[in-house]
Amino acid sequence: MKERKALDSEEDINNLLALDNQLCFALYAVNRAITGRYRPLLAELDLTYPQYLVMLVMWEADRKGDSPRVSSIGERLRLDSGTLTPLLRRLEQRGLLTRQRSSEDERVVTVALTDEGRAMREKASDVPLRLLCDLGVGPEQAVQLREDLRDLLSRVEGDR
Amino acid sequence: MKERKALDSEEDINNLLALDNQLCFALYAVNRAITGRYRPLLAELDLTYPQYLVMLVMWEADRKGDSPRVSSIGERLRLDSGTLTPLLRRLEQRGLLTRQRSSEDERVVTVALTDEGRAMREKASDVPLRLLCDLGVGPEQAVQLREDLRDLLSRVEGDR
DNA sequence: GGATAACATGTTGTGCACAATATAGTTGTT
DNA sequence: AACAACTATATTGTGCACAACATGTTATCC
Repeated sequence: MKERKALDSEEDINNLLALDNQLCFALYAVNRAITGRYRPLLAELDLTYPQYLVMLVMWEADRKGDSPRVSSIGERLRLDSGTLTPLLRRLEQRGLLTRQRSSEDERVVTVALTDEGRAMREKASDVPLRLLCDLGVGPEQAVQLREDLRDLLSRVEGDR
Repeated sequence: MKERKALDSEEDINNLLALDNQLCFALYAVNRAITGRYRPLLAELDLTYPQYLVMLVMWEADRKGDSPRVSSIGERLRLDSGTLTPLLRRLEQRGLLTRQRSSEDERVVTVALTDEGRAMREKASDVPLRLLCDLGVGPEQAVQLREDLRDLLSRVEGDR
């Protein structure tokens, strides 16, 4: 038999590494699994999940008559220009939106939907329901989890 | 005033798109926020988060005297060879582990820790606690959320 | 009004994530 | 033995994600 004390602290480390694995890894794995579930639905629109998120922001802004700047989109989605610039460029090349540098402030690039981008909104409107059905998660459970995640997000982002 | 009916269905679509945004987007955003929290801690070990996950699996296997094959690691982390092969190659180049093709079955590549890789475990042992403190999440809350996420994961992965 | 700081976006480089395909080895059937 | 089916890993290509740096712009302080 081994010593009791040394074994315990070893076990503690094992448990911590395992717990940690399961807490943050669960998040990591679920996130990839869910974007995997989106993939076939979004493939019908020829969009990736991050592209879909950008389109959601754009549809929302467009309804208010806004043409958001790149930084606004980044703020909303917590993505930086290194991610957004090439992503927006691809959507622009496909004719879903336009990017235009402001004449007032040359640093600013405003993004606007084209008619084609606006039209895609209808084709995308059934994605959320189809996904929720696909997941087999009840609405109240979904809301609860979303609240927990939002709470966690504010904690994680809170004190920098 | 606009028609009641048309406005309602428009609002429904808006709500769905917004709810969807918030549920799955919350997961997406929290995941990135948390790996961002890991980043400075893991930078001390010169590891990325996926590399850290692989090392966790390796430390766990090593304790049992195992030298897992690439596919076992991938199964555990839900990652495929396109992700793991270059990642493992980088860890091998740094001398943390070895990759060896099995002589019994030449298709199989087994991965084993080096002494250096084994030694890193101690330096990494305080990462989980430091992260939990950093997040400001209580243990019982963490356990609850982990359970919810594991439940969700089994749902999402369940029926393919 | 000229240095300087703060700002908005873009560029470059590294490292995942994953689909599609390739390669090579193994097993089973005839 | 020959061949097909299957398996394990590697390779290639596209698209994020983010850090570090570059470029040009505006504002501010003196």
